Amino acid sequence: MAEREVDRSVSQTVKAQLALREQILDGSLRPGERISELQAVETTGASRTPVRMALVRLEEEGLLEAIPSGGFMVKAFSERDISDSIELRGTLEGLAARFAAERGVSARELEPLKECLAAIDELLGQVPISIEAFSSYVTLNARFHALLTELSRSPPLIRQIDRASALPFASPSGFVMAQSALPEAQQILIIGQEHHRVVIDAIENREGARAEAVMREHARLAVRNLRLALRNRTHLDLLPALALIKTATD
Amino acid sequence: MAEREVDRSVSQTVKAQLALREQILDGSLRPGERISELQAVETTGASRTPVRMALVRLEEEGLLEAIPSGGFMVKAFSERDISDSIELRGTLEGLAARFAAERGVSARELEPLKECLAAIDELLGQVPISIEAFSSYVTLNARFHALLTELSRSPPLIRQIDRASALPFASPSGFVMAQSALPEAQQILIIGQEHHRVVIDAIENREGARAEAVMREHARLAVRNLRLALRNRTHLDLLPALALIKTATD
DNA sequence: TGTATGCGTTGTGTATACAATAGCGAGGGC
DNA sequence: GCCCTCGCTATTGTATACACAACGCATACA
Repeated sequence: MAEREVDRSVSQTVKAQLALREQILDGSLRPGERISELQAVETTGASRTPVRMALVRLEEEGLLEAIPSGGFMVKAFSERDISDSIELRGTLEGLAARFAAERGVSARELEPLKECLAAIDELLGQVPISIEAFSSYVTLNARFHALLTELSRSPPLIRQIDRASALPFASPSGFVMAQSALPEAQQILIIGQEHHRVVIDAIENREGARAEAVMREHARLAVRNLRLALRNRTHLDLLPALALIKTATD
Repeated sequence: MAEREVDRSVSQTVKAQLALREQILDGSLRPGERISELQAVETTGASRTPVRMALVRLEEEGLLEAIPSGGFMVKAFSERDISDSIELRGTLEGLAARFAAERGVSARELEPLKECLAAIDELLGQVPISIEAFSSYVTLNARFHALLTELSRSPPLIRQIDRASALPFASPSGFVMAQSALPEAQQILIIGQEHHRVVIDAIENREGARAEAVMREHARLAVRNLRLALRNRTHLDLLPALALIKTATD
């Protein structure tokens, strides 16, 4: 094992996990395909033990599925799986928003959320929105959702939301990507931003039910738009991990 | 490795996982305690590789926590963590009930649920309820919740609910155990059964919102009762994995 | 020609050896 | 007397060897 380049800065397990996830998400490994440990060892540069650990973690994350006779395969998702995952995430975020509202949040904690809001407002002011601005939007939106989740101050809930976001199409970025595929994309982003504004307002005024409702509506909007986008498959290459969608009737 | 008794019927990994989970839940390993691989190797009878796999899985399950410098420790939960986990589970089950109601369920699919219902009715008819009957109740209740979850026909949601139930105090049995610690236990079980009846009725009549609401109320009831039970710590030894609760002010 | 059986190959499950790191204790210097 | 540093030990991270099981192919027999 002389010539193998070993990067000691990160653990082999983490390195293998990242490499494999990337391979899955970029479509190098097709859904349903069996993932061979030896092959993974070659492509990741780690040895079998860390590769196996990475495979177990990716299974728990939901990207892989255990094969009864042994080994793992890339999981395949139906369109319904994806919309359910988005709605699921929305429901959890709704609960997070309600917790935040009911338990109370200081002005200081809300500040970064408001900064996000303002930054997004500025981006959305541009008509039409530039590619760079859109990219910034994706980042800011993810940040907003993460901060909102944190506001719940509930480690079990935060953990569960993180898990629900592991599936790329169910992550906040996935929301946006799906919506961006539609012609009326900018209008949709503006409505989403309105939701963001309402949830902050509801939390500030300690209106738990309203905070929860708006987050759920936020997700339902994303589901509706994803359905539309999947009908007329335009620009869907923007949607990460589209490769994971079972080409249903194929 | 001649004298080590090896059971080939189940994998060493699974065996180690079960053994370690039991050790954690029965309190042999205290919350916050570092769990040594070598020690686990001795107590489980498996070797280090399967033990490590089991540790990773238990971490993903939420029973263990990774230590930054390496290794794992038993996770500790606050009272709030526990009530949040129960509410979280109730929210997910509410979503499952709504999915079932909105998507429609055949009479044939509802039948096992109704059988559960009837069996529980019979048990609760006894006043006061016997220990054996209570034990049957726990099983039947768990079955009811599992069947209800299945009705959603949503693999991502089912998966998430299963994960949320991995924490023993957040499982349906945990609900019941917590409630049983109170003097008015039987009355509480009867109210819970009423919830079960309502959710079935709502699903049959395709009333999604009502089905969801009653499951959430079901969980909120459990949370309230858990709080009460923790106040007057009577019979709490019935609550599995109570050992995981951080003895907050200790 | 079709089917069944046996052998070979491939790949996972398990065990263990080796390497590296972190934590702790002891000793010496300031 | 206290603190800093060096080294040892214990424990984890990684690599690899070995064993067993499953799948496929080929061959032989019906």
